[in-house]
Amino acid sequence: MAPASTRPTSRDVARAAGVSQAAVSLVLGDKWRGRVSEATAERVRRAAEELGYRPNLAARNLRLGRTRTVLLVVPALTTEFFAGVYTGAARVAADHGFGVVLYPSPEGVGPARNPFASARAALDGVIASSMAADALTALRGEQLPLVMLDSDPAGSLGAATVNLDIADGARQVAEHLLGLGHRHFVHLAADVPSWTFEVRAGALADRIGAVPGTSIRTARTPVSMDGARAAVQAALSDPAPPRPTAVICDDDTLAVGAYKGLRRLGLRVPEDVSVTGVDDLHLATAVDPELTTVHLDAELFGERGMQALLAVLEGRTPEGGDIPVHLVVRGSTAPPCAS
Amino acid sequence: MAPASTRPTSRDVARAAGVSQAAVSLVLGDKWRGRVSEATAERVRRAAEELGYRPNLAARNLRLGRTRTVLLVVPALTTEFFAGVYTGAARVAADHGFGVVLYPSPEGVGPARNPFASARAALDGVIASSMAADALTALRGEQLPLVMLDSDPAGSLGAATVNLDIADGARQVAEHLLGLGHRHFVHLAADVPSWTFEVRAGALADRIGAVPGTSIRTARTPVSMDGARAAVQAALSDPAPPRPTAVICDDDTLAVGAYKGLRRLGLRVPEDVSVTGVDDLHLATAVDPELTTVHLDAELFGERGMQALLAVLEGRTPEGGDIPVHLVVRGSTAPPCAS
DNA sequence: AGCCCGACGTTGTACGTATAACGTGACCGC
DNA sequence: GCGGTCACGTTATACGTACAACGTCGGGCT
Repeated sequence: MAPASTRPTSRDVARAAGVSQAAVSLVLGDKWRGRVSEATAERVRRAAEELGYRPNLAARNLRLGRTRTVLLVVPALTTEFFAGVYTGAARVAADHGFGVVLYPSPEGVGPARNPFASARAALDGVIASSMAADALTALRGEQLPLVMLDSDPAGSLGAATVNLDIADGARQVAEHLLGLGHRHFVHLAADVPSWTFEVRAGALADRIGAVPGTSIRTARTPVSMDGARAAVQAALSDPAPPRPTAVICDDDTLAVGAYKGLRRLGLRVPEDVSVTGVDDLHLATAVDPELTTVHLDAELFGERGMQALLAVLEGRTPEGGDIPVHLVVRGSTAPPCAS
Repeated sequence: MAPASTRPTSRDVARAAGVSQAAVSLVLGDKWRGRVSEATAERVRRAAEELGYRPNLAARNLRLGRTRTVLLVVPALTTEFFAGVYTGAARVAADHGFGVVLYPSPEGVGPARNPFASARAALDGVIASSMAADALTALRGEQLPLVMLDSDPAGSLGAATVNLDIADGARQVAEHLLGLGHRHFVHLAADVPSWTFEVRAGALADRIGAVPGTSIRTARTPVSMDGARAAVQAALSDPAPPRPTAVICDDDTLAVGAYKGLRRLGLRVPEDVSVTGVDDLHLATAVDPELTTVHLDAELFGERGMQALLAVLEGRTPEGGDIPVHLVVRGSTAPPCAS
């Protein structure tokens, strides 16, 4: 018995099967047709099985000069949304023999750690959410193929982008609420710098501003349920007419915060005030009334991101086109009561 | 100008700085004290900076025979809970110069993919949730240091385990509800085989069974909000006395499903029926009334898991002891009404 | 007989890094 | 003036793999 403290290598397998290391590599790499007899191949496979041989990935990666591993940078993992993005990306990756490593950029203020220090795996490319802003600086300098999620195509300096059709989502929300008869709105806006949020604000302003006699005021809030609650309480208790009858929120979590704020003000949803969100998380159907929200297909988002990266890696041009989104109408929106 | 299509290596840096490759390695590896002059070291650092040199991790891993990378196997990432576990584990890992790679075992029935095919990074060890049952079989055969999360210590065949004190959580729930005056319970139980759920069921039966005149019936449900809704509707519409006044759920998502089921039956929470959950997700404070639930510290769970793995890697014995949990009493529990 | 060719493997090498082992002057003490 | 020590590097090697290039041997063709 050997020390066995270390894992068997292809050379150990070779010795056990009575062949050379190269033969082992050929057989296990499925490149042996016409070069090794079936009998020998079988002997090699048997030996590998018995020794419990696993190829050393570090060595393989070094030899091949590629790792088939990709990094996904997201703002935080605690959100259902980015979990979905990961799932989609990982699925496509697996179909192509790739793996996905995750770098959730640390929440809160703290100094941004280097994603590549954390993801010690050697990488072939990177997919990054534009929301993980602090991690993005670290991406400069790395000369890696890069795909950006939800990022300004003009500002991404050549990196491929995959975007949700955020503007269209905003238009659908505006359309829906205007159609119900609403004229005065609060936009509960996430107070983080992001192209996505700018696009949404712009689209809302455009669509609603096109209708005479409307108003829209913006309430900024930190991205938390409690922050949203407070912001909505503040915005709705402003006595200056006209009183808003609908709160358009930048995501579902904020919308649920809005529920709470409205409840404290003694306002009912949707009778007194309609509320909309964006994301369509599980949360949206957990609350009462269920939330009217823009459904984003997070997994498709991840899939498209990975496909784009694969395209870049293969020297192809990723296909463009924003990912469509659609409004899901539930119980949180209704015509404004005549008051 | 070289082709530049490939990334610079330490040898390129050496050439640029007019030193040997070894010197580069020493300087950048911070092992140069007393071996290289400050001036030369600075020249090397400068050259590395200018060329944008990044060490090839595959080569480093091969050379060092270790990767400082660890795999975290979880049942699914779409849950806030395991996102928290990851965050905690990654934090501790980073503090020790380790990285964490994630393997979310695919949801639903599909054939279990091999986690190690997906996580192509070379690994030093594995942390696995016992809930990712289908992936566990793949762990056998790999001779990797292993830590199991929430797993029967007796059944783990020597692998280290880190567990939440599930039984104590169940006792706290029972205590609380009994104290309020409840005597007849429904246990809304996740219908997946898991040691965790067995422990909880056992603890509930023990604690409640110790009080005379009590009853507890088990309603099994798939792990989904809608499944829970249906199961609760079925269980509570059973006319056979005694009518249960409290629903104890295996997690928060199920509890919210229970809310919906009760609402459809025209029963109010908590006036007619009390409801409790487990996990204390954001969801718990998003619903109305807010949910009384057992708070699990997911991040601490992840941290302890990683610490245990580090201990194993260093040949130490991981410290034992379950992670304490505590009941958070909110609006979903109240004394039963006298009817 | 001489030649070639296919079947079956083997030898050798490179990937990029970390580090053990080995110079090589210069300077110092005696 | 000679051994010794220090400061400053360099040379050489190994990690485990994949694959290009090179045998070797027996048989069939001319």
